[in-house]
Amino acid sequence: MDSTPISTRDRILTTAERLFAEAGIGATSLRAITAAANVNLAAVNYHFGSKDALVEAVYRRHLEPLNAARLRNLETLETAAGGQALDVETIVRAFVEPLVEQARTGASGAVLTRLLAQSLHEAAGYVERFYARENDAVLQRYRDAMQRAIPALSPDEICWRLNFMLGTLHNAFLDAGLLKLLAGGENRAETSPEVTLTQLIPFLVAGLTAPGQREAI
Amino acid sequence: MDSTPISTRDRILTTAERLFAEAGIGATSLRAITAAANVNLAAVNYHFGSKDALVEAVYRRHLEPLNAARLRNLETLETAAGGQALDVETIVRAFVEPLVEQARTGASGAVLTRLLAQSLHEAAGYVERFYARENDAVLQRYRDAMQRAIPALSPDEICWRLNFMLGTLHNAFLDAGLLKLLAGGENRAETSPEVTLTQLIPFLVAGLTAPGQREAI
DNA sequence: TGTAGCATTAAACATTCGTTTTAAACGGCC
DNA sequence: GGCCGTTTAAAACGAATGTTTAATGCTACA
Repeated sequence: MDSTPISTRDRILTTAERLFAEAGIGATSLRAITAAANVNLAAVNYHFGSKDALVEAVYRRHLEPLNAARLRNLETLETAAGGQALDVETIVRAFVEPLVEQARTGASGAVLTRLLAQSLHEAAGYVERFYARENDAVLQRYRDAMQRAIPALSPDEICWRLNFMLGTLHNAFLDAGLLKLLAGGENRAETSPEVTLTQLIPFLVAGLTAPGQREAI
Repeated sequence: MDSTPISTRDRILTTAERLFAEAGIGATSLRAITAAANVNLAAVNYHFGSKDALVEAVYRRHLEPLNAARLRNLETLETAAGGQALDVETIVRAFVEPLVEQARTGASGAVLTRLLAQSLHEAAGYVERFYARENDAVLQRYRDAMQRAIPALSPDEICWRLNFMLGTLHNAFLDAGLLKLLAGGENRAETSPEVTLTQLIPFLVAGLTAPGQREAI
């Protein structure tokens, strides 16, 4: 159907990101990728050079627009607010929604959320190695915005809570298994990214705005 | 010094849990374990049967007392309360503190927290396979306690928030790298389990007690 | 003292991994 | 049409993995 048939390189990328998201990076062999993509084994090393470079390419393809969207959201909001501090929920949404958005519109379905969830763990080494700067810049922008939104908290506390938020966020989209375990076999509502987001936002906002150490409650 | 020298089996267990916590299960080979433990390679398969069985033994040794402590804490509190619903913070502390406690008193240092953090990811398959029942029972007890503590939330919302709590909790003890990233190179306070706990409790309690869907705020 | 049973050792096993090599097929351009 | 850079194909390489085997050491008990 495509006028330009999907290139070997793109087929590798798309297949790799799916398998990485499903089984993890270490557990996904180049042979599994190339077999699923109907591509020769050597094509990976030809097009990317190594497995590490393939991992980098996979993450770059997703992290780049994600970080861009997060930064753009924040800047748009801050410009509109004109110097005034943003709402905590607004900041959280600006950070989280690109994740859900890309998961919904992207051709790869909900792959990104699962892929990103692993970026805190197995892929932490990769992401940190060749993507620290961009991630760093975005996180610090959000950190500053959050500091202005909750001036009562110390800078240290802001960092802690953003750290907690990241953990909550990525885990929330990672595993549906825990939810079933918690429900104890009873029928469960759906666990789509949209529903998860609806449940997640109040939790995060409340956690972020909790009283700090120095405050007399 | 020890009257009874540490057995080969225990040396394998202790060394394996340390390496698993440091580098992950998949990235830790039996040869690395046996070399670090000054033990023959075949001893692992002799004493445990397989690497999977070793992983199971490592997790069992920690999950068993952890689950037991969590259950004991909750039952003690509920008995003392005499039918009255517990405080949310009390429930959270009953759940989290055994983690910190064992990390402080255990001979293996802070290994458990990092080990447990991986139980949601790489080790999820292992833990789920041979430890679903015990974990399940404990989680459902806490779910019920939390439902009584926050009756305004629907059962579904309780499950979601406990799920979020677990994600936050395990990630909080997993990586110190993100905190440095967030701080942006500035000097950071310590990230000991105790400090983490101090920062974590208010975040979790506030998130758990956030208004639900049905409530008019 | 001798022997049965458990524990340890060194060596090899079969797979699987990422990577490299060699050759063949394709496609545009002078 | 013939050359050349690009892409694919098949096979092999070396290293590392979990596992097994066969032999040896050791201890306890009769």
